Amino acid sequence: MATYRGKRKTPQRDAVRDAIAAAGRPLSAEEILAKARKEVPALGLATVYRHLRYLLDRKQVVTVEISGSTPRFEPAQLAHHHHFHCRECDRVYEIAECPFHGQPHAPPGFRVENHEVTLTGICERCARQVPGSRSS
Amino acid sequence: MATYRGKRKTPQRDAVRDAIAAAGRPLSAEEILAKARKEVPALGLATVYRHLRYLLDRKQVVTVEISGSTPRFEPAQLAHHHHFHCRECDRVYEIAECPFHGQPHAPPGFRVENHEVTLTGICERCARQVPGSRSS
DNA sequence: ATACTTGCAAAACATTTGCAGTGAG
DNA sequence: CTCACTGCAAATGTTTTGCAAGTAT
Repeated sequence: MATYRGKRKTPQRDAVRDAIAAAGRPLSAEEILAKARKEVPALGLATVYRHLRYLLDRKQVVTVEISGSTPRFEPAQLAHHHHFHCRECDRVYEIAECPFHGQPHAPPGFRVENHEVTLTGICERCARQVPGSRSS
Repeated sequence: MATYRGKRKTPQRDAVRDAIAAAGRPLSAEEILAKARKEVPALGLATVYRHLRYLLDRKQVVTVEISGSTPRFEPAQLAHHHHFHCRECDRVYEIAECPFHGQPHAPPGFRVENHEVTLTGICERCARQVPGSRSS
């Protein structure tokens, strides 16, 4: 396979990178495709994934896993933060606070390199609404 | 489709339930299949998924989502704990310690109902091995 | 020109469902 | 006997790869 090497500057690359950077929230692959197609209409989903993998390898983008949904992607250089997942509207929010001060604890011999915290519940927006009413 | 209803006691059901209960760590569907096949060799993966869905619906089992890997399943009635994901062998371990003392912080108006903490790194077992080697 | 990138289609995976045969009650 | 449950294969839905054509340098 002609592996993606990132040696050239192309409109597709910029479109994918910009889509992720411009959104104020983590996007799914399909959402990135939709946004990037405003710049490059012929863009294919495979190309989005290729750039995604490249950006993940270079640690310019990180994956945000959401229970029961497809992965989302966000810029990696954001300040350290965690996520809040609203079970009502399915939105994911950034949470600035980190419960760890220093390295998280693990059993003897385990080397901790990273940590992820996800809070689940009802977001401020949904908390104000009548249960059962519409959302978006 | 003949939906699974849980009305009958079968060896397959016991094998799946026991595999999850006996493992001291969350198992993937394939891991459950492998373990349960020691009891029921002809067991099919589809049946594992059917029982999994049933057990999840009944809240006897919970899903543990891991970034960059397939979901794992563990008994629902375990004491509060978190997880460690080894990036080398892909195993998931239980971590007893919780960084939160009291309710986690969230922006005003947000109602936190649950939280999840996942540490990533190298497990004790893999840390002892030559880098690049494999196990399971 | 060279060889990296792209889009499309097909392949890979993980999970779900259709079906007809099996077996629990 | 019934009909829930099972295994297999086919269907889904998502992500990856092969390839020939397009293009940045």
